[in-house]
Amino acid sequence: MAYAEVFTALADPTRRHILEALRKQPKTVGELAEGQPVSRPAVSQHLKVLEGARLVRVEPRGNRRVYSVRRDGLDELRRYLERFWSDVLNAYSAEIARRMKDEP
Amino acid sequence: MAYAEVFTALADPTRRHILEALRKQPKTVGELAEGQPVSRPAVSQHLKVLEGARLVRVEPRGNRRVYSVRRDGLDELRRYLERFWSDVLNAYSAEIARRMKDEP
DNA sequence: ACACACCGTAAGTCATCACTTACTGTAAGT
DNA sequence: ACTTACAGTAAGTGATGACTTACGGTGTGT
Repeated sequence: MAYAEVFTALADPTRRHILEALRKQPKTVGELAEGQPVSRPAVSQHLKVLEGARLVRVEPRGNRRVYSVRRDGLDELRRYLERFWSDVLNAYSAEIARRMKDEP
Repeated sequence: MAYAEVFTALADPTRRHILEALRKQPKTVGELAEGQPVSRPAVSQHLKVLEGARLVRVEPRGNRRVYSVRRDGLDELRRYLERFWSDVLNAYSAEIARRMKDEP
């Protein structure tokens, strides 16, 4: 159930903003905090959640810590959505078939 | 920014369970509440959120209210994910191209 | 060695939210 | 008409979570 953490992570607007800031290129915590209306520690805490959801990865580079987007979390989420949606469609077509059988 | 409400809606486990219960076929509020570990009013409140996120629709059928899955919310979310992901890929390939130019 | 910069963690606060019980409204059955 | 069933709303409560300031720890440069 890894998708649960992904949903939780992406439910917060600030975390989405941080993730969107990483879309273009990797950034340090300081750089990320600069673009956000919250304090640097807050950004650190959000990054921890995003990392737990496998949406970002860290690479210590000397003094700094460089964060970048990671694919795994989004893939997890996409798989969940596709599974869910195919279930919906299957149930739908099964319902249609049942009705056509009842009223030909 | 309709996807924001979708993320918020799907962040809660109980709401996901309710939505998954609707996957197979439409159900009334009472039927939904029976399958959940929370009270019926709680389910009603969750359904309100899901409806606001365009993930479910209601159809009053006499005394009952029949809820069913609606496509719009999930589509919104999928569009957001694809847009985000294509941005990531574009940035990535641009980075590759830049490096190949610097070090042929 | 010392000062400074970067960043994670601790502790506390305030708002939000998921849940409960109680109540109200409306349709169905007798 | 009266009762019963279904479901949304109100109000209150407890927990979670997003934020702040303060602090500590590690690496850089002089």
